[in-house]
Amino acid sequence: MGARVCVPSTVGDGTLMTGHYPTLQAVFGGEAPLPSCEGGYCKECPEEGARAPECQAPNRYKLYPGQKVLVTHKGRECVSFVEQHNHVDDEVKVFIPEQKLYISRKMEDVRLTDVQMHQHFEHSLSIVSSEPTEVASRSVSRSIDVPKRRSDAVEMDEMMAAMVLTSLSCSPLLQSPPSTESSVPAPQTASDSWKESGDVSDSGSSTTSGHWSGSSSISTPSPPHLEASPKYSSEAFGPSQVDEGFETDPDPFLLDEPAPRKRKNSVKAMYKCLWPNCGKLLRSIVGIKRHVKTQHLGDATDSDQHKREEDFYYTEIQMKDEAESESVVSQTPAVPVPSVIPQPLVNPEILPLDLLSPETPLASALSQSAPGSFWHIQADHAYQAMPSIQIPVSPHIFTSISWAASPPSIPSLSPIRSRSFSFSDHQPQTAPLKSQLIVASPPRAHSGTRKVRGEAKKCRKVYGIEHRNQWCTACRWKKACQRFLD
DNA sequence: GCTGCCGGGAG
DNA sequence: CTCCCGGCAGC
Repeated sequence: MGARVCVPSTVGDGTLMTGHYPTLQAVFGGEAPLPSCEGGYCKECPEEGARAPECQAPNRYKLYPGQKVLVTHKGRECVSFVEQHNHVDDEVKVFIPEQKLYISRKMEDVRLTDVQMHQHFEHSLSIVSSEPTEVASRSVSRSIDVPKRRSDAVEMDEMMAAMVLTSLSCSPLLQSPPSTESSVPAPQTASDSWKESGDVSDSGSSTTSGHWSGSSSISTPSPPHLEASPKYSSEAFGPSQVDEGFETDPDPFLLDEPAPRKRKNSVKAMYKCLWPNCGKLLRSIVGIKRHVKTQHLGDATDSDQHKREEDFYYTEIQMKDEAESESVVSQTPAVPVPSVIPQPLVNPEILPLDLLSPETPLASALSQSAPGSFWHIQADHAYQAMPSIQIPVSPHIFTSISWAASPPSIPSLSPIRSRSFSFSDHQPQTAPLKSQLIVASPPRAHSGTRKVRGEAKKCRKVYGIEHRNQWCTACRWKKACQRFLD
């Protein structure tokens, strides 16, 4: 980290100054026009036109949002963080915390820190890929004088894990901060893509998620943000950014799944093409992206419409080690998918039991099954015969359970507990547990007949009409009393 | 007749 | 959404 690297000369001739470590360009080949940045947000390489063919450097190296890199800005080496890596244009948008500005750089002008270089090479070695350039880079990498892993290698490991995870789950486009949307020529695409991804994820088969809202305000509700490396979030931004939107990942199960490192036990990650009737399985992101791009998107990489769209057409799945021991590329359309199919979002064993007994700490049970979520009970004004419990089983999907009589938990208001309530009667355990809303509408006493009048004293009787202001709201409004439940 | 509260309307 | 009330039905 922060070690001396090769710095492109500012003279503009593209030569490299001496240094300990080569630039990516030097490693992977390709020639880069030198950056000419003029303060603020600068883009020296517009999306359309003016792009020299060699911009499309043959390196398929992927930078992950949040990744720490080195760029040259105003002739100075700056530590910065990747915000978005545009593979098509081979541009990397980075944020320089020091200067608090976003700049775009050619891929060739972005340098990894030494540790990351090392990590990347290890990574490429581990990736099974027929990509010739990777092979090339691999061979090169061996000859590079990369320092041994340092003691913080573990930390970097986690960082890489986070990055990999991030890269799996979000499109680079989506990571552009809203503040730059006006200047980036594809905001519409971004939002559309987001919608698309939302649709896909509704079907439960996408890992698309993860949006880092950058330095923008906290008010962008929908897009989840990247669970970036701790360093990133803490160094570049305030801690308030860290957990904001974290829970919006549509699939907590995938979120929990902690990147390649843990997978080596029994589960391995594969990438499945989501293109209709395809379902191709590949082992590497690069591979699946290339597959999508070439096979489905027509390899029109420079078409605006298809830019980075491939991100939305694959998903990560987990495979049991033994099950996937087959070939790297297996044409198995209808096969595996174990972990991507909508999971039972609430443990069927837990929920009904908890609902059966109102006294059980529903909240705690739920918080165990859905960590980080919350449960909410509408209490007082729920008189409309519909006290509802919202159980966000997934950050996006709120399971709403409503029933007419006897909410199992209006804590403290009712000394008299309501009658026992059988949830499972109406939610048979054999019912297929899909990710749809579980809505239990328990039997109204008789549909059409009134609720039997309760024996409990009501506010009216207790306080009298003269103290009407002490009544519960429901009583005041001539609704079913919420304070003295039957 | 008193009371509880459903259904519906106003804002 | 909050607030109110007509009117039904149980007591």
